[in-house]
Amino acid sequence: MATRYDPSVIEPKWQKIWDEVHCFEAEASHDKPKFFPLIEFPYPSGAGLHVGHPRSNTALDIIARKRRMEGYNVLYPIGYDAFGLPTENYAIKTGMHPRIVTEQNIARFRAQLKRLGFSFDWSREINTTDPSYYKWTQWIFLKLYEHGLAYKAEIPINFCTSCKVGLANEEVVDGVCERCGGEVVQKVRSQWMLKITDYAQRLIDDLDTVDFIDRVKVQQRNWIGRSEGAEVLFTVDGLDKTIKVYTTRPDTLFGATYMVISPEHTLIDELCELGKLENVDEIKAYREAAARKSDFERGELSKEKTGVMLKGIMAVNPVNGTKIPVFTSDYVLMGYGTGAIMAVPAHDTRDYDFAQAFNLPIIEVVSGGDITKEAFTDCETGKMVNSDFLNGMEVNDAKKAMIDFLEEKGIGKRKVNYKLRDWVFTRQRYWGEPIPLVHCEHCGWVPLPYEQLPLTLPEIEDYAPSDDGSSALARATEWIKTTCPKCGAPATRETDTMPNWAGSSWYYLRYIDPNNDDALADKSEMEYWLPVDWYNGGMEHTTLHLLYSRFWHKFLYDIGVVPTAEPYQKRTSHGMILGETGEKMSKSRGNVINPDEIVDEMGADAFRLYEMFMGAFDQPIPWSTQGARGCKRFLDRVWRLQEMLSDETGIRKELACAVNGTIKKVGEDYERMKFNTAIASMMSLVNDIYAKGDVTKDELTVLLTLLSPVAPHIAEEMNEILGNSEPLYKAKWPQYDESALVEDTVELAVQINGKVRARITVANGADKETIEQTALNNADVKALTDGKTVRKIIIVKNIVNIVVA
RNA sequence: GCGGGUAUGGCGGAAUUGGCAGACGCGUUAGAUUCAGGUUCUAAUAGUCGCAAGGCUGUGCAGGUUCAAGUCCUGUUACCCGCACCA
Repeated sequence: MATRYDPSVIEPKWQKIWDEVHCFEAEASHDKPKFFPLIEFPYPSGAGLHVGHPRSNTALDIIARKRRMEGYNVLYPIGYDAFGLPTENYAIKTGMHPRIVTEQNIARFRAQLKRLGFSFDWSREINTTDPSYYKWTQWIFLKLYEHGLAYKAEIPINFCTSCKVGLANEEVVDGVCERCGGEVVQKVRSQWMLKITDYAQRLIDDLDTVDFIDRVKVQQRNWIGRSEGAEVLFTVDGLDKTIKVYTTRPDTLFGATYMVISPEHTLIDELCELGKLENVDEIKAYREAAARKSDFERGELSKEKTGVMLKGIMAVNPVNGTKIPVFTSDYVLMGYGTGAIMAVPAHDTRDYDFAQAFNLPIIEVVSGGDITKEAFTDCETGKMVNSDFLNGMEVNDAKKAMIDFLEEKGIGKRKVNYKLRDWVFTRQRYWGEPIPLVHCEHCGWVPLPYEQLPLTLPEIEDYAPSDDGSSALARATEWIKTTCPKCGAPATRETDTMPNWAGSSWYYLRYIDPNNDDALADKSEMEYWLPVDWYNGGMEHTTLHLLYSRFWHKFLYDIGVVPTAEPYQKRTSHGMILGETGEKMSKSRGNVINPDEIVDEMGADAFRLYEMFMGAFDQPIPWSTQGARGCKRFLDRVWRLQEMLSDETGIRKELACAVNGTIKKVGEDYERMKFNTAIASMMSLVNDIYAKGDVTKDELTVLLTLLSPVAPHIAEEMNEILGNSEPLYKAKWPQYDESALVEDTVELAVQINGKVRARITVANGADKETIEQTALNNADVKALTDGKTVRKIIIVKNIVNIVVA
């Protein structure tokens, strides 16, 4: 009677229906409770969708579909994060306009995503490269500029010699460019910077107000890298100069036996000018050598400490007046703290190594270790020694006492430091948002008036950056020439563009009101929809993207644009899908699975089902096409349930426990993202039905409803064939009957001294006495307890443990 | 080095507060159905001893707590991810 299960027919059929009836679009009305799930919008690369995208998308599609059935107004949006290097590089190679490349890639992604049947609200699709979108990216940048959070700085940047582009620290991996693997060198360039450091403390504190999985919070905190300590002023002996250091160990100040300043430290220049240095040539040579090294190389050489003494000067330890030498060494970084340290070799491993190499004194000020062997860095067990008024104190008390002392004397103060650095916000690239500022000889940097946004990219022929490292825009002479919005004099435009992180830092806001031309989103809409209720994405974006977008959101909150302090209420992460042999999927390994091929072979439903069934959602997991076929087989089994329809109706007693138990299990497991066990329980129910031999329409409808968030097409089709009046996209999520979960009788395992020896069946709710007697009268139990003393009988759950001796 | 994670059959993985280890699926084996099978159905499938009934051993490793430990405690090993001279 029933036709064969053919996903290639029913999947396009239902996708068309869903499109036509607009059933997955968010409702304009604010009457219902809202639910706003979010997945990281894809970068539309030329390679097309990979199997990682559907993992995240399906997971939240399941939640979104379930929420709709539970009566929520759901906004599950999709868009494309389309500015950036891969597209531009492809455009340079082929001569195609990056816009065309982007359009083609988006068309491919859209088609692939639609084939998988996600319940996105396609009416709100966004694209970061659309001028009507980046108008608001530029608007936010101007607001940041207006509030002093965007500034230009001459700073050494990481420069990829291959991409010819400045990279943020986070884009340099293992000393090479994250994208192309090219060599990265230091280059000084004038860059736009965003003062994310102003928000460091709030970015830490507000993690307490959101529901992010722990490891994400930990990573955010580590990245921000807060430390508490003190700033201490050392003087240069005989000169009116000071060296400010930052230390987390002010307690060890009496143990400082030398100082080290970074090779880039300005004190070197000042001392040169004063003619105080006896070995200027040596120092300058060292400085130049350090400049040639990248941060990575400086880190690589961590074993061997190098440096040069600043001959001719001595520093003075402010707490005891001791004169100590000053060195410059590249193990002290200009970018952290003050670029200068007091060295306490007895209690810092790096200082210890350096002191050993340069034969410098090592003075113990915290007892408890053996400083002839290694630095003693433990703060918990040691006691202060050789430290005047600190002697005998615990380390942590000594820290406080020393800071109080420094503040009292005016030679230092309490200080909190962060590893987080300001965000390098410019790229010397064509395919990014133009920075809407002009440079005027008279007025300096002047922002474009808001009404002139968007500042669109000019049409040019060649998108490659120039060899000097400036963007292709630097050659768009007509576009560059403009007039100063302030004084009307001739002025030039900024030719750098924004980094890829810009558009993705606020995209969730645009989904709320994607076509608004007067604001990035309407206020009352934001009040209804914000914050994002559930954000899922990869672990690779849990530091940078998440931090950047939280920063922007907080800024927008501060200036009254958004109504919440945090953008995302809940953040989860899916594990990466690895190749069949457990290695990372990559083009070079040739182990990439193309979703299209899987859908061609077994359909979108089986593909979705497998991606959710393959293993724990948050763990990395190898792909198995064979495993996917198993999921297709399960759907075949579900399809054939149509041939087993019974004339009876309702949920029959024999299946009541299984059916209601599955409703409970599936509902709970979806919420906890335990998709694998939810699906396992549905498989079990199907096995139960097969064992029974028939199924009622009502029983099958429950199963289809539970299955529909994962495998929506087959569920809808079978629901229709069953003759149910409403399609599943209008259905209610089933409720379970608690009383049906209780069986009449229960089987108990009887243990003797903790080992299972027998099984007994008793009436559900039987009293202790009855259970004990039943157990003791069991033949197997009797045989084993005969002649022994029963010490104790413990009855817990489904276990009876008889302790005998 | 620091931070985080993981360890269970041939494989992916299950296992509320400690309570029957191996659910569910893959693979494999046997049988049935089929002209055929990359179909379907039935059965078996941790190891080991045994003809069998049944016994013993088993959750990286070594101890411990408990009537009872994959789960808790102490120590230890391996692998994965992130950060890395952050003073």
